[in-house]
Amino acid sequence: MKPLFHALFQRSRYVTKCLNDVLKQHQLFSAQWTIVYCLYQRGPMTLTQIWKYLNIEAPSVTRTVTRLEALGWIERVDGEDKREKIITLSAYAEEQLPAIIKTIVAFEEDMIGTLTLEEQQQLVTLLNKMKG
Amino acid sequence: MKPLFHALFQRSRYVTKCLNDVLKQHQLFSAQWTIVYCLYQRGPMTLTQIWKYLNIEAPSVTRTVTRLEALGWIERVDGEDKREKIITLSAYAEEQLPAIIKTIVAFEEDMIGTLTLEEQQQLVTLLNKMKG
DNA sequence: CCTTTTTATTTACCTAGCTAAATAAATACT
DNA sequence: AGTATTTATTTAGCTAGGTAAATAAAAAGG
Repeated sequence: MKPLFHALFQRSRYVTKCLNDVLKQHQLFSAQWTIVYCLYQRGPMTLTQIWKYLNIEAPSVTRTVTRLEALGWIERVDGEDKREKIITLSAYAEEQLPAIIKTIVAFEEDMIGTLTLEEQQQLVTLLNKMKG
Repeated sequence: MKPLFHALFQRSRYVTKCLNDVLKQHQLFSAQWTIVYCLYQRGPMTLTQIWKYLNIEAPSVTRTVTRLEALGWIERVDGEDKREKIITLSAYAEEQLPAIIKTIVAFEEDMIGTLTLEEQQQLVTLLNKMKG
């Protein structure tokens, strides 16, 4: 196993671990936050739009959305096409969001470590240069 | 959420997905392979040595090792210190390994895409420059 | 020597990916 | 119009990461 893959997996695990840690104060888990933020940025979306955008399989999104609904962060509304459900942020979510974003910004600052802006861009470029 | 983190998570998910796909022909999952390869490179190890080396929490390793044992890839032996269990590859594993390594080498070649050797090293360097 | 503390492993339970298959509504075909 | 196919979502069940707490053996301290 090349060091590259080891480093990639390890880094990803470590970052989600830390992310979960800071999100604890807002009673959120990383995957839940990803969806909440997605809805915040792009407005109401169907489940399919979410999983295609986030590049996660549909059943994973269904489960997390179900939890977010139970916790009062989002609402499911039937679409005009009655197959699809439109998912929207709740008033509660909108209210909490500024504080959470503040937490996330600080977290990212911290996590980026000593990487310069240029290096960050380079890292993204290199990651995207892999196959897929 | 900065693009960097999005790219990191997505890439990590994608690579494990593909890895699981190619490992299917050897009846292995990615996490199982990680442990088998670790034992192949470093010889028999205790559970603690494994999780400290791989930077994964002990219970995760315990579970995967239990599965590997059930599937006949490894064996658990009591250590001199009777708290610790020493984990060794089975004859079956040793026999299968060359073919699997061949698969993995091809997989990595493919996955690296158009990254030059220098870029690969740079990628590792940048990943390790993040906090932690 | 006996009690306390540390250390190695495991158990129980949570979130979070995945695939395969079920369901239900919309669309296409004849 | 009636059947077949596609599409959106969900359900069931797998691997795999995590934490918190239980267990059992070893080491340390009085």
